[in-house]
Amino acid sequence: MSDATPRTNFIRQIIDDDLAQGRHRAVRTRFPPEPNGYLHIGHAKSIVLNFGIAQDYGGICNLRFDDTNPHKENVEFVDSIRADVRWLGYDWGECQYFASDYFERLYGFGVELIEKGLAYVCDLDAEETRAYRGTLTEPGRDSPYRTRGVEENLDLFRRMRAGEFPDGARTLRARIDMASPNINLRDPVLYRIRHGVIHHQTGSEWCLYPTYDYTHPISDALEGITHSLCTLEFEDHRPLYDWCVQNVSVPCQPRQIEFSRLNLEYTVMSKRLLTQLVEEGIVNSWDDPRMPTLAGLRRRGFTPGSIRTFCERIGVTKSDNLVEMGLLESTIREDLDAAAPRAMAVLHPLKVVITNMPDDAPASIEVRNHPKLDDMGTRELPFGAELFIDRADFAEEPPKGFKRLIPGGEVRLRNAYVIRCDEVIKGGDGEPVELRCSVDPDTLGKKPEGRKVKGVVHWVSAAQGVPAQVRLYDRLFDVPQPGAGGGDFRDDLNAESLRTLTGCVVEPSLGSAEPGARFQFEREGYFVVDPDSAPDAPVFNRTVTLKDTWGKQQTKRG
RNA sequence: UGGGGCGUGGCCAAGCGGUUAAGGCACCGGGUUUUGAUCCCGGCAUUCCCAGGUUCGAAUCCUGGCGCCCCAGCCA
Repeated sequence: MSDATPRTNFIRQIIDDDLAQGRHRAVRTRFPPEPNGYLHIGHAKSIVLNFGIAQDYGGICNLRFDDTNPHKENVEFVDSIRADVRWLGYDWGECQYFASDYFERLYGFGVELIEKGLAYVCDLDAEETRAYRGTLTEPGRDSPYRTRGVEENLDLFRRMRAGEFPDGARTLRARIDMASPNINLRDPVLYRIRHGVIHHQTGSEWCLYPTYDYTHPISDALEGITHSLCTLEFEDHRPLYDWCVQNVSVPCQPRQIEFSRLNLEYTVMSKRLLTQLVEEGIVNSWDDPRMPTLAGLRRRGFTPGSIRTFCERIGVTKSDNLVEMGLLESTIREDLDAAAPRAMAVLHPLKVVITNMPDDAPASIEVRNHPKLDDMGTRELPFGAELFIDRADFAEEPPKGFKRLIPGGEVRLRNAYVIRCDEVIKGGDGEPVELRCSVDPDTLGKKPEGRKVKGVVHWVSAAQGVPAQVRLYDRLFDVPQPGAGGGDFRDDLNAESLRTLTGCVVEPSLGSAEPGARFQFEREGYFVVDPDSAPDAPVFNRTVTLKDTWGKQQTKRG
């Protein structure tokens, strides 16, 4: 597997430089999700980056839960995140942490800042705080509490922790610069009061919670993180990140480096919107195969390797991007083409009756599980006089370029004989219900003589095929960037994003396939056995279609 | 008339003063093929947002424009 795309990116260049300058002897990164939802493919980009760098530099990548806002967080999300990171193929060893592990120390650093005159307790409420902050173009004004004495601040801060004040009554703020052109430096809030919320790790021990801006840099420093990689929207926060790390007694000074977040066509990555999709029942669950979550992609049949490859191929830069679905699809096709056994499955059955079954016709045919890989072995495929082929593989009035079965025409039954369609039997609605065909007995495992038969169709024995359900999952949205016009993202939902086909027929070997097993249904695409599947009634999710040059030609003509 | 970023083919992305401007995806040919798949071979930016300037030489340096993204949560 030679992948010629560069493995380097600007972040690795910075790290190389830091190492060359002797600023660090080893590299340590971290993946710091807030447990307020399931991980999605955008997180995968960050995971592959952070764990990948740690691996390449012989360092360590911590898994740290950024759990400073108990309101939206819970253990289900903690557990799913751990499972998804592991599934993606990464191991944090012993290095799992919670920001809440540091609450006591963080409080101590708050005291330190107060003692240094760098933080104060502010009695402004949320609305007043906003009014004092100024705007993008006007400077803010100093809070009237900004000059409070150290002793009073210490006393008030202690009492905030002790629960003496209601939510919103007071905050601890950094004393920086209310006139800074960077709004994040206008005395940002470091601590707020939250009563009556049970934190999933610390229970009801605290009613005082530190903010992200304060917690993140200090957590990084306490863990010995050398390079703290985050997305572009935190670029403006970097001066505050540095301020925290410089003004508090921590052992090291991590460096924050920002990169652009992933945007994928036809999907949303915002956790707020994904949460809404789940809560409003627009999708069935966080692992609904239409979701861009790792759980959804897994259920959809994506492999961890294909997602890792995708993350490597999109690269890491600071430019805004909108990545085409085709790139994601190409990585899973590439992976599955090499890894998925082939199987036959008819999605829209049309009966074929063979009228001249040769006496020596085998009851079953031994076929390869993969056209190229011998080690994938072979299997026995039941054959018989009554078969199903796909409705789409027969046309009475074929479009130009049609290579499959037509009245009086020939086609190859994949792995079996060449057949000719002698008669079309129609139902009341004029639609074909059965084709009566004859085989050329000389074409089993052999080319027909004196003519070329171009078309090949897949089929399943009518007698021994197993009824199955197939779910076709398509993109959830109709437009590349849902809600881009400013409207509600629900307006852009694709009503056809889930189609369930019943009455499909699959070859018998698939009747006992385990959930999670992946197959290529020849000429139909890659499919995975859904967890909902029962042994006698398998359910398949379509992971991705095969590349379809014929369908593409058709749409061009149409 | 605030601050911080970003602009290289349809998409992603290398490039860091001298290269014929990598590579992947997509696309367009051609070959192999019992999957219209895979695989293989070939094509696909005289030009890097625009305009000036510096230089023997500029995608790379300078100046000035233009466009796009982010920031006014006691969210992360």
